[in-house]
Amino acid sequence: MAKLPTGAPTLADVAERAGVSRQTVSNAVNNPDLLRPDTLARVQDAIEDLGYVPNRAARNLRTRASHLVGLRMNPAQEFTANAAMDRFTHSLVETSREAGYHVLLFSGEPQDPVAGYDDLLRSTAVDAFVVTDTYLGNPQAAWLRERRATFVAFGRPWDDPGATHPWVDVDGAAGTEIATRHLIERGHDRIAWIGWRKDSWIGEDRRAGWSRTLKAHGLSTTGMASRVEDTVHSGREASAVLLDEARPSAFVCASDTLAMGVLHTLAERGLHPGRDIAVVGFDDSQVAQVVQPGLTSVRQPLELVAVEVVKALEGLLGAPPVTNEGVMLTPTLAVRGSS
Amino acid sequence: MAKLPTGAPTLADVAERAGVSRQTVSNAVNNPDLLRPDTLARVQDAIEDLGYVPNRAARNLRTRASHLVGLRMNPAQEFTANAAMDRFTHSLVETSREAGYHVLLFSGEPQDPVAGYDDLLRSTAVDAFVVTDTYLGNPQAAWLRERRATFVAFGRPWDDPGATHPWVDVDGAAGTEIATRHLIERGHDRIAWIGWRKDSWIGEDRRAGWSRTLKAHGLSTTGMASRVEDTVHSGREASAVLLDEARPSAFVCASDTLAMGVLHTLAERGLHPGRDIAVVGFDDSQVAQVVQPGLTSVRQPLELVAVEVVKALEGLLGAPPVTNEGVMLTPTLAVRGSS
DNA sequence: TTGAAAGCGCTAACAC
DNA sequence: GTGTTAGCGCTTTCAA
Repeated sequence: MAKLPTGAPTLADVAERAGVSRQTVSNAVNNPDLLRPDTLARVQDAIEDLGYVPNRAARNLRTRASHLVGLRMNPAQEFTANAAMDRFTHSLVETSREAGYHVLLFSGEPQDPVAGYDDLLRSTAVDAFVVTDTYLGNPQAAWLRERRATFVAFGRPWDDPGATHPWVDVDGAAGTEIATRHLIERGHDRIAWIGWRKDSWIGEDRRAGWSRTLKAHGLSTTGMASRVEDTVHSGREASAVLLDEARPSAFVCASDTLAMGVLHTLAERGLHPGRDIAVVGFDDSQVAQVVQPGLTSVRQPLELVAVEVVKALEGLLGAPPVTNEGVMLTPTLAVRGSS
Repeated sequence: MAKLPTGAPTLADVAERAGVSRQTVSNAVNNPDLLRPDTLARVQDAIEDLGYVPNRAARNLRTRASHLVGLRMNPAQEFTANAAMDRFTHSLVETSREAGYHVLLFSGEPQDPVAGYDDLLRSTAVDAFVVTDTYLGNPQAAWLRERRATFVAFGRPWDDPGATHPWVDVDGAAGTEIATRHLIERGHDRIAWIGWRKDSWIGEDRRAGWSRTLKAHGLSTTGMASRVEDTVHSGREASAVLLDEARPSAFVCASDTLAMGVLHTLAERGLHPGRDIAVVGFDDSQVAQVVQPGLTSVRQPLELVAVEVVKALEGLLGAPPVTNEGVMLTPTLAVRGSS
């Protein structure tokens, strides 16, 4: 009582108070079933009284684990993609907590896909990484693998389908397929596509869902597709051209950003989304939710992605390590006024 | 060459290779100017050769510092506020890195403002916190202060103006004042306000900027204000009522969400934002940027907030600790088609 | 079931 | 300027 805690109480303080050795306190915390019930109770009381919490640094040093998962924030990606990543980050933090992990955020030169990883890895600051920027292929994956780093990718290994690291991804083609079928069921048979440039794997994937669904229904894709930059302006121009040349009654877009461009074109022409022309976006961003009359949009199940990522992480970090290779999740469609 | 590193190289490995003591290597890393140039060069070569990076856990244990800053993610706040927080988080990560800190994300029961802080604090997992949810008053601040925790608040101590902890905030009233003046300069003299319920300090602050500016210009605020929930629907209803009863030619809103509601009402009535009725939002969200014809909006300088927060953090964590009490930043106005 | 000894990798304090 | 000693708080042997 006399001794005011100089800093936080340590294992030794608890041991003294409970009249046991330090080791016994350690066991009480980490392997409680090793203790006799009455000893355990006594130690737990002492822990309670002193407000003892194990020092992380000491524990980390000893166990060579930090219970931290590194996540790199990409300074600025595509517009809606960024918002989606933030949503994923929220989910990841939540899910990680339940698994006893915290998320360490870091950043690095956007140019260098590997910046920031190295230091954290070598200084053993994190136990594992969650890699999210595989949209540009995944040099990080190969790089991390080479260094025997533990990681899970959100995003499949586009450029190397034979890669053996664990990943979780959302099936973009399935998403646009759902969107396209939704439109076909609504009676549309001239459904246009506005997507990204051909060098985007994700973009080509999403496009494939649209085209294969049209073909499966015996509908033509000829002249119905456009590949542009991911900006509102591009979506607007592309939709104007398509409306003039192909006369579609509906648009499926690779992003909400492009879909907003379509809505602009419709507004200019006095056409009403949902009534005259249907529009579907991708990512279910805030924009989709608040714009008039609501933008139907493909929604990635990012909460589930986080759950699967953490599950994979736990497998990798467990003893013995368990690797489950790839998990593909299916998106849903948030139907709103625009379709 | 023969000895493949069993795990990472340590200080001792470098010392041996460079033919110096461990302490000298430590100095080479942390106080290079203590060494003779040639010794330093030799040690640095060895570090380079071995790819040595100091082990964080060991360093943390010894120095009682983690170089980690804790940031709690609020599961779900008001709609646009969440996006703003994400933007702040990005800036904070970036700025922290430059100061040698990483950001540790955690979460906690939304109900309990103090959840999650305690464990990180006592386990010395973080050196400091950045507290962002002061919009509900700041029980955390008092709580953290009591526990002698180091922290900086983003958000002033609304419920306790005498609080002495460091904080950084954006002057919401100044923001709406800029917005209102902008409208007055554009020739508007009937400017309505749509804001939040009276129990929101932030909301009242933003409202004050509007009302004081009108008064300063001899314009009336009577019947021109509405206090509602922060939803698109509420903004829409409130603006409809105001249009009918007060005939404003412009709206200033406490959020982009409310402003979107106004845009919906205008669309319903065939009125054109910017041409017939001006609208200004708050937070410069993505929505403001992509909606037709662009929503003029007050933009918080979150990058600067992050810089000031980190500056304050560095002060607090320095030796000796330096406390600079409060920093107030002024927002800017992103002018777009709606005004 | 509990305790004693050793050491994770680093740096603060001091001696040389 | 450089080396030696000690110890941060914890957990992993292993012995009692």
